[in-house]
Amino acid sequence: MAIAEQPAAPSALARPLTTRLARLVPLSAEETAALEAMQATRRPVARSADIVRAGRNYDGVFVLIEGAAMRYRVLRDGRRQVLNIALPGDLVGFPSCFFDAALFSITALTEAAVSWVPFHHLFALFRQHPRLAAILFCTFSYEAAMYAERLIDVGRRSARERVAHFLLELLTRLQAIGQAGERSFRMPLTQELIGDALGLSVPHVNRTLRRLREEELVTVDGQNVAITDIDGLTAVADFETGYLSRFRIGELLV
Amino acid sequence: MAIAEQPAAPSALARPLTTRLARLVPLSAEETAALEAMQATRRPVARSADIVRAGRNYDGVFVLIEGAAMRYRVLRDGRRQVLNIALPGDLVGFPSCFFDAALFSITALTEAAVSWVPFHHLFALFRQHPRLAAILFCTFSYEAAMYAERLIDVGRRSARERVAHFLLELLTRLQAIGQAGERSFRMPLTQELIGDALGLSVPHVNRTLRRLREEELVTVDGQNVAITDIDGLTAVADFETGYLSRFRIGELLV
DNA sequence: CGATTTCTTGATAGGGATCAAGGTCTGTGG
DNA sequence: CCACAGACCTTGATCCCTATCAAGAAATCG
Repeated sequence: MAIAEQPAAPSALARPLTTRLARLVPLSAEETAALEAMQATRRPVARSADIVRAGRNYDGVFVLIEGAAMRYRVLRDGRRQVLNIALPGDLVGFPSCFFDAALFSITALTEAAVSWVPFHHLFALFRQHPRLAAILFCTFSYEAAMYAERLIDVGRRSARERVAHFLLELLTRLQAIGQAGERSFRMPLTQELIGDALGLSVPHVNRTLRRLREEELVTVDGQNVAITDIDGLTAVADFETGYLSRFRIGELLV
Repeated sequence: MAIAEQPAAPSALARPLTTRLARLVPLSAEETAALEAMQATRRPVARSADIVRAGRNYDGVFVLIEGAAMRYRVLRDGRRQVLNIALPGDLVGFPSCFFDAALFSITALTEAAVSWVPFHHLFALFRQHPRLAAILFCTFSYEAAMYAERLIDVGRRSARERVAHFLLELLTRLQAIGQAGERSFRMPLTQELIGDALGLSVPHVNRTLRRLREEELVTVDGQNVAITDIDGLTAVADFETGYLSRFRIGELLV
């Protein structure tokens, strides 16, 4: 497990957590510095390598710096549920790492890089920068809202609605970190994983995507996904436009 | 909306949040006092009255003091998904209240009482008691783990497994706050709501419960639920015994 | 004690799983 | 540069779990 860690290159892309939070609230120089410190180390992770392995014990969390990752659980008989997709700037290892034995595994979906943040460091940050603590706290609202939405997907929406919703959510999230165009993005998941995220079988994901394609709502070419008719797809998905952006942290923290 | 608020009676039951956190980590006198202050006001809520209404704007959250509540979303066509069940000591209004317009509604399932905690108060607490902030932070791990489990339920488990898992989770949570016996508890939900929580129809919840009864795994008498065969039901549910209790906060905060 | 709720059970239908098999793409080694 | 293996995608046929529709029983409540 001894893996080389090099100091990070001091570019904007190299500190996605800072970028993400700064977009929500103006940060002081000290706060920025504290966040940078959290992203100072860099550990490369190969595609489909585990970042966190269920059952192990961790003394900290990770910040995903680049690439994508998924948190999931495999049941005894092999069924798998993907719980969420982490993108650059996300804290991964939450909540897994807060338990004696990590509850879930986290695996890189692409070549990726993470920063290691030991708990004592995280909690020191809470002590020294309570405002950052509050911001991080609020950030979890955002994440919790996505879980809720996924739960609604899987519990009460049809396959068609689920897939539509999933595509729009990914588009929105990728746009927020500058990794998607106006209407298109690169899908980091295979159809198998989409199925495991949405509680569907592979053939059914495939058929559902085909149907959406035939209705000219989306275009799929390899990993490239383009939403041909955003309004149409939004209607199908019952997607709350921008539910992910209607945040009030700024107002709350003044 | 102007509702009388009286000072709380100074009993142990009256401050379930304090009790819950104190069980995780020893609290200092100041920390205890700060928590008490969060639970100082009391607002009664009638059964099936809304505590938070989707679409409105709130400047704080609530602590559920007594009773039970649910967070849910209703889709345009009437389908409903129950997102979680709040029990005494839980913060309700998270994440709903952090958005401009609350994302979800929260309704009392029983006669209930809540305390109002304005954001400025919550964030002042973060400033003055960073350790409490860290504890609350960790507490959300616990909640996040339950969401994940619910997602696995709905995405990848059969109706039988879902219901079994749900019963065991409720038992565990109610025991943790001293509101359940060794193997029995009072179910705060109707079968309709169980269905809406687990993504099942009412008739199917009913049939599934009947089957579990016939197999002598559970006993149901009105609202009283008893788990006749805990090991059996645990096997059916693939329930990680005590996944809700294997927490490490104590160790982390020293 | 009448009126809602809530629970229960049956009959039918459909959405999506499962099983199966072929096609395509990508990378790798000869 | 080609052949091959493995991963991934695609499509079809069949089946089953669970939804839906329907209607009556029980319980709860004003």
